Amino acid sequence: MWQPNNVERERLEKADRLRALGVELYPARVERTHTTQEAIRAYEAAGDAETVSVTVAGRIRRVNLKGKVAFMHIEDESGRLQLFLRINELGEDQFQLVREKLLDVDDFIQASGTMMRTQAGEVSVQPTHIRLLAKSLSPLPVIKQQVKDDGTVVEYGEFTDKETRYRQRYADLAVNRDVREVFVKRTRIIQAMRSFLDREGMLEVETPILQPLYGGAAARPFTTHHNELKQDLYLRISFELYLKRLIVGGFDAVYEIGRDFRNEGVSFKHNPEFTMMEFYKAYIDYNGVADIVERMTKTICQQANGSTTIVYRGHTIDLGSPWARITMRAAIQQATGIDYMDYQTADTLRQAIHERFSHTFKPDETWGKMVEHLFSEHVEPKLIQPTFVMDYPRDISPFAKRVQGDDFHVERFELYIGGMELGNAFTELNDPLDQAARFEEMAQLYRKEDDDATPTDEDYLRAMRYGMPPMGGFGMGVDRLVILLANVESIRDVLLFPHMRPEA
RNA sequence: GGCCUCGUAGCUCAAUCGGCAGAGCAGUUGACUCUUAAUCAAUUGGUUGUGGGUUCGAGUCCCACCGGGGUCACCA
Repeated sequence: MWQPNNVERERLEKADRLRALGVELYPARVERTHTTQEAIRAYEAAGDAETVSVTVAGRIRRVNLKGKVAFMHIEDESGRLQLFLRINELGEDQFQLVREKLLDVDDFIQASGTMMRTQAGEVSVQPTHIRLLAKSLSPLPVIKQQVKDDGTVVEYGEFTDKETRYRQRYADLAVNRDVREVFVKRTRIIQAMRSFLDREGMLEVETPILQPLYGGAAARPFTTHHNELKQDLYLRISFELYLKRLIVGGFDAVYEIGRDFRNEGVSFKHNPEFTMMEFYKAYIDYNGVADIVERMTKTICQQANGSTTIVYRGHTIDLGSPWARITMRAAIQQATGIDYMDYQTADTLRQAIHERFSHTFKPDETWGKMVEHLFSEHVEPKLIQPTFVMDYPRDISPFAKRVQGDDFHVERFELYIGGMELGNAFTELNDPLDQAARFEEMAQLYRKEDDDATPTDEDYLRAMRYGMPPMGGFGMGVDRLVILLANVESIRDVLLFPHMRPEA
């Protein structure tokens, strides 16, 4: 329930006074002819000789009342524009709205008049008519701007409280222009990604978000229920198994950009719902996938940032040069001195890690998870420049094809940039009997952790039995790519409405 | 979920050893017909996240809870 504070009570009173004057507070019609920046360009293009008449609209961001004259800045998405309001041009009645401060900073108004330049040199509108478009009842945080001679803008006053900014993103966006720019960049990144994949000849598809069985990743799902069908359903944790079914169906290459849901912890790089891109392409292996991913990421970066060199958390990262490829085994050996192939059972590896780092695992930890631990602890944070880490332990990769003549590894890579995992790829397992055995193996390994196992998907196995061509596949955390290219701290800074606990 | 840390006016922040809750911005009133962080004068605004406790006295110390941030666990 809204409890108006002092400022809000003032504004409610002003709203009453405006209504008493016959002013409509929330009219439906607007007569805008120019955005603020179009108006400025039209004036500058015309030269001082011509009269340029405009009607502009926007939010009042500054009022400077000087007796019988007033200056206002209004702002629309394109930028700010000054209104030079004079009692002579506006007339007593309209100027009264300004002089009695019935129009507040934060209100939306429209102004009609001719373009001119003030004595101080600022291109402005000199209105003969103004009209309220929407009354603001609650004040936005106050930010004042000083435009320096060199054009840089210094801001005084801040709106920095993270909790309020995330909960009230509308206020954050209205006040903090750089926040708007992050989300424009996010959209550009996704557009660039989509058009790249289209040009590669891949078909964009949509697969179920509500799934009778979840799979394709190791994560706990959100569960829901269809009342009429009396059916439990899961929100998808990945698109993988549906997209590969489509390759069975005869598409050579498909991709999807959409939302995944994982019922896990929240952190600077984890949100319960997040945006994923996955593609699958027949007749290539994971080396072919890596080539596509490298070209794609370079193209996206060039289009979104105008360069393939980025700065992230103080690191200068060069995405333009050819990317490093290293096996997981070599990477771990370099970083820790441990060649895990010297310890081919869970017990021996556990002991080796304990001796070297005195780290203790759960008693039933698998060999692959321990290898993964070594990697994420000792290698991952150091992978600042773009790096493909190739060939992962088999027991943590149930959908990847074995490395020929190697019982321990599968053809899988992950992409690391800025010490952060951005993507995951396989030469996809297409042998239905091997796949069935892997499901069984996963069920054995993870039996104890009730809901963490990858459930056997019989329909997926049926699809594979019809014949699945050799293919490579890839998945990328889109939010993380945006974090990287926008150089922001947290996934919450690239989600318009990040997940928060309930207020109050 | 464990641990650490923060929560004071609409926003950004003060408040000494536990001793009268304050400032700037904005808001209100007044002055000003080319200002631009406008200026000048006066002025309103607080259940200090919530609930307990210790104390003559709590924004400050203790406990619990709520919310944020960080970190570990879980997890890409």
